Amino acid sequence: MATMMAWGVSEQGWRKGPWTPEEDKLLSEYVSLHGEGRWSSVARSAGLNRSGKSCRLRWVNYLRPGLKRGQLTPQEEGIIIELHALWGNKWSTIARYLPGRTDNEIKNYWRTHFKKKEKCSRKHEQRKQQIKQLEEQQLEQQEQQQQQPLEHDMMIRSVLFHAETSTDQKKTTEPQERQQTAFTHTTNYDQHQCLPHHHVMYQDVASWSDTVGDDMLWDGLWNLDD
DNA sequence: AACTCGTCCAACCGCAGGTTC
DNA sequence: TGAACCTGCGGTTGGACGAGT
Repeated sequence: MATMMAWGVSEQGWRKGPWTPEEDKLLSEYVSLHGEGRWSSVARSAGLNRSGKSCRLRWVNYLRPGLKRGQLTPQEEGIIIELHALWGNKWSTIARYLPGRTDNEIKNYWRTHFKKKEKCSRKHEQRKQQIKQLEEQQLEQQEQQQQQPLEHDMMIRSVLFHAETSTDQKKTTEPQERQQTAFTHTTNYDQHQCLPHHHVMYQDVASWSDTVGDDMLWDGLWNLDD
């Protein structure tokens, strides 16, 4: 991949660009012997002509034992969506709740899907325009809608309610407890009958998205971010 | 077959906060 | 106490690759 990239040498003389298998081997051996940390000395002591930062990044994102490779599962996607709604771009924090996944991986995943948001937002704007144009014609209908809120609004409110409650839990619980509640409190929502689909979010986000539509899923979350 | 587009992934950079001396 | 260094985080970049046209 990066073979075509114009990688070279930094001002400090460190090698840059893709890691070779030999470098990986050197780094892995050194860390397994001496442990993580002191990355600057790792770079020197392991015989790697790499910056400490580069060594750390390579270890954390690629060489560290227990890393999962491959696509994120729907469950993991659900957790990411949920935690991002709570904490925003705190990738490292989110990554702690996904064993074997790195912040970089999660960040990359979100970024890929962020583009989806932009598209959805544009669609949403178009919809708003259309709604504006039809506003006068729909006055009577709007009165009806006020009595029976749109499913979309219900969705957003439910997610907001969910986030608020989760945030409260976050304030009062330890990380491990939080992790547990993150998986269990959906049941509470079923009890509240706030969001009939909600448990699906954890089981199969993709299918949920299919059910409610991308716009609905993403628009709701983005509003939450705002 | 060639091109475009979207996604995935690895790696770099700058910054902020922590630690050491 | 403050400067220098280290570490970790979030943002960004850009090549590879597959799917669609």
